[in-house]
Amino acid sequence: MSVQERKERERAGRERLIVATARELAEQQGWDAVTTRRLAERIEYSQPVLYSHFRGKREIIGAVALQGATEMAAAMRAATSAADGPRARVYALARAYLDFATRNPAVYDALFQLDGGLAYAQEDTPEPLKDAFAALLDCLGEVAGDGVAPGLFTEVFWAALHGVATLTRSGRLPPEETESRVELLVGRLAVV
Amino acid sequence: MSVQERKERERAGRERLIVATARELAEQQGWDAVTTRRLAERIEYSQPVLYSHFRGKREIIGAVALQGATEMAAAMRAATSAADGPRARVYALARAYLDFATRNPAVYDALFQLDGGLAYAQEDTPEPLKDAFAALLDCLGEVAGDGVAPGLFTEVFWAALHGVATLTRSGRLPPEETESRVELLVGRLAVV
DNA sequence: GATTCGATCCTAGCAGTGCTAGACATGAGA
DNA sequence: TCTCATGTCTAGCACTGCTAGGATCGAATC
Repeated sequence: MSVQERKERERAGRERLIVATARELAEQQGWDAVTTRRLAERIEYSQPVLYSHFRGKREIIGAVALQGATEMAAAMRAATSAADGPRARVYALARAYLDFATRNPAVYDALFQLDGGLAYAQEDTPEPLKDAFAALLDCLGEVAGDGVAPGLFTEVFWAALHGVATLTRSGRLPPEETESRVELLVGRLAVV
Repeated sequence: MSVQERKERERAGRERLIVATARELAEQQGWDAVTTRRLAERIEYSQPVLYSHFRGKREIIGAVALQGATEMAAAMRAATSAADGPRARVYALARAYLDFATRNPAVYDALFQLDGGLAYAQEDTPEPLKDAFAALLDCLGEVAGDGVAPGLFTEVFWAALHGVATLTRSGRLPPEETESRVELLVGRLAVV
């Protein structure tokens, strides 16, 4: 059985290599540059090997998205746990969110702009995505205010952050005033 | 000179046809289906004709975006002018915005998601885009509150609407509660 | 140790994409 | 009527995601 186990290990390792390489290439040159040929060349295998791991390019994007969701959730939890009081936590959360989007634009795209074939906001939503939303919810639920469902409040706050992140990165909002926007957003939306 | 004038008229007409056809095709089957071949076939000309009007597909997307910006600005102005009081106007604006995004998803994408080669938030920003932002500003400037720059407030409110619009349409937010989200957004952000 | 045979991988190719060079026709002005 | 510029099309380039089918390699059997 050890032969088969070794093969499975190698296979799993190659799959990680594919995801890591796709992510790296996407961060370096954008998702448009992530073609199956270039990706295959970088991992030093032929194109069809990719298809023995993933159904297609979409699933590769999805795999990067799941990896990113886990990291993003961790980043947000780390940021909020280091802050004192609900308001400070919300600030830390918002900054961590936008910071992650700025530092990992390709991963952010895989998560929230591209089609990675993942289910969102449903029962069969993958655990990493649920956990990332939970990280938002844990912090934002504190400041939803009376009579407002924490889930709904989280969705709205998240949507606002997402809007700021995407419009800024696509050059539709000048990046200089991001800090002021966050202050306005937190100041008005959060109830302390 | 009348011959030349006639030719220019015909040329302008054909350009309108290209833009209208691209928009129609995009609304029917999505922007991925708008290929230069299909577009050329629909307007009953060969592909290179497209390139005598536009530098490439990107510019065609940009042309659709400009057309859409004009319509969107008009829709928002019509909605706000029919409402009484600042708060009612903001509600009407938000609903008109999301309504436009829902009814014209391809145009909305051309405006705010795809790259149409247009300059945003700059001096050389095309007039229709400036006007659409002005339509937002005219309404939202009323409820920015003391000490908050109307421009900044408008950007933040716009970003929130954009987030709700895009996350909902890509299936990342359940569409049922859009109305509650708008109420929360207006209730907390607008100062009356 | 030789031989089968299945898993694994690669070469080559399909139908499609955006875009363009160069041949061709058409019609306005001399 | 002839010339020639303008406008249009055919054909092709280099690329895309994806796949069929042949070659190869190594594990298990005799």
